[in-house]
Amino acid sequence: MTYTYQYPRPALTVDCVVFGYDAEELKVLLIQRDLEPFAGKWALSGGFVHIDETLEDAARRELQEETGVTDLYLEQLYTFGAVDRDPRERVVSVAYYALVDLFGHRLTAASDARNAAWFTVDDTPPLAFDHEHILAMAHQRLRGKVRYQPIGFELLPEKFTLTQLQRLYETILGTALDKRNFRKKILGMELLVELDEVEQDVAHRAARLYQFDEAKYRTLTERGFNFEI
Amino acid sequence: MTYTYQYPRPALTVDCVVFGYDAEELKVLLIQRDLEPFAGKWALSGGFVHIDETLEDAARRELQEETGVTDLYLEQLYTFGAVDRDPRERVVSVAYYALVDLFGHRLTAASDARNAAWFTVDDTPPLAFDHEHILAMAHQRLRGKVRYQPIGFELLPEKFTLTQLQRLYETILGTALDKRNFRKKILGMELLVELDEVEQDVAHRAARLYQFDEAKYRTLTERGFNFEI
DNA sequence: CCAAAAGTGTTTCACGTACACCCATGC
DNA sequence: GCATGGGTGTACGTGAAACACTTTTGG
Repeated sequence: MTYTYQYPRPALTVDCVVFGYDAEELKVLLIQRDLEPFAGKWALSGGFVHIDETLEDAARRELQEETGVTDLYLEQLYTFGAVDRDPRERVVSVAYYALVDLFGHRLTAASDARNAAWFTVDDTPPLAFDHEHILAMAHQRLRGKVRYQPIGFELLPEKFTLTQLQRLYETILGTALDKRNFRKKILGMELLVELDEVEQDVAHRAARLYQFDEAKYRTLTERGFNFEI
Repeated sequence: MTYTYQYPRPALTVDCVVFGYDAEELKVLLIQRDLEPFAGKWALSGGFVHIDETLEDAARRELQEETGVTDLYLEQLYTFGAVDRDPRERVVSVAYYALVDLFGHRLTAASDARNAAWFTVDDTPPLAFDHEHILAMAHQRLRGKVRYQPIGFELLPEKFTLTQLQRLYETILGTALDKRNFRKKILGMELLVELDEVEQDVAHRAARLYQFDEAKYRTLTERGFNFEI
């Protein structure tokens, strides 16, 4: 079965930059290609858009197929259309970026089979196609967006300590933050619910656990509240 | 001549939201369609992406062909991929938005021939396809971006008065701004060069003209400066 | 008791905001 | 001379930033 058109059409793909956070570093999920072009090279997860699925559906399907991850934060990043970005033929790619909690989703297991691995964001191997460019743009977008949208929580477990949250912001923003000021600010927004639980199995005083209050955030947003770190 | 592929491919188009500012209102350039589907309806400027041109090239070419405008600020907005957004077949569209100085470019003349017209942004006729959705998103992006990127100047003539600039911001942001505070802030950034010229042909004291210093902005940006209104 | 991280307030300074009058020009 | 918009300074309050010690817990 073939499909014929009056004018040539670019192929359309989605590529996905999956970010994870492992309590120390920001990681990105890469997949080692087994097919040409760029066989053996590392690349972002991605694939062709089916004719009867939306772009976001395509991104989620590819992520599911290649890495086993479902149910994550996903947002469109940019569409890359350089004429020669794929050596075979014209391919336009809609890039997405995703945020996952590395503790919750046990990806590495499901991933090893498909030859996927997590890399520190600013220490990746050379990537196929223009994927280094896409990754750089996704990283920049994350740095920018994390300051005025509460998306950082997507990278943490549901229950987290304030120190974990602070380290996450310090890692993404690349700056040190003052502990007292950070707590004052984040607690002042009243978007975290203080749980009656503390960390387990730590060799020092256990920290209190908190949870992000999604519903309250939506309510406040409707009333003109703006999240900002 | 036809083109055949192993799998069905969506058609790929670009659509462009062109904003202009006429000293009172924010305008958007629309084109009345002469072909089905939606013949007679107003729509954004747009068309198919050629196989050998980038997405931005396609957007500029369509703008040139349909409206005669060249040399404008153009930025990718979002890619729209709903399966049924075009009733004929699957069409994925990469949307751009553009900013033009309505005084400088005499568009209306070149446009009338192609049945194009400027509409007040929040008083447009019903639009074809999902173009109202695209327009809404572009408008929102403009409102957001104008506060932390000096793109407002793209909507004004090269030489402008501070009152013109303030009115522009008031129009886009939808809020009244204090004259003294606005001037203090904008002049404090030292991004405007004060010219030895004043407005002409006004029935009152003529205001001084200023010019945006693009080069200085780039220098400051590299040193970590952040524009903000 | 020691190591390690949790948790907690106050002072200072910069910046945003509110606010009203005189000036220059054209008609 | 009058109507119209141009241009200017100060006082106040809020919020960001700097900064260090005590407490809790496990080993």
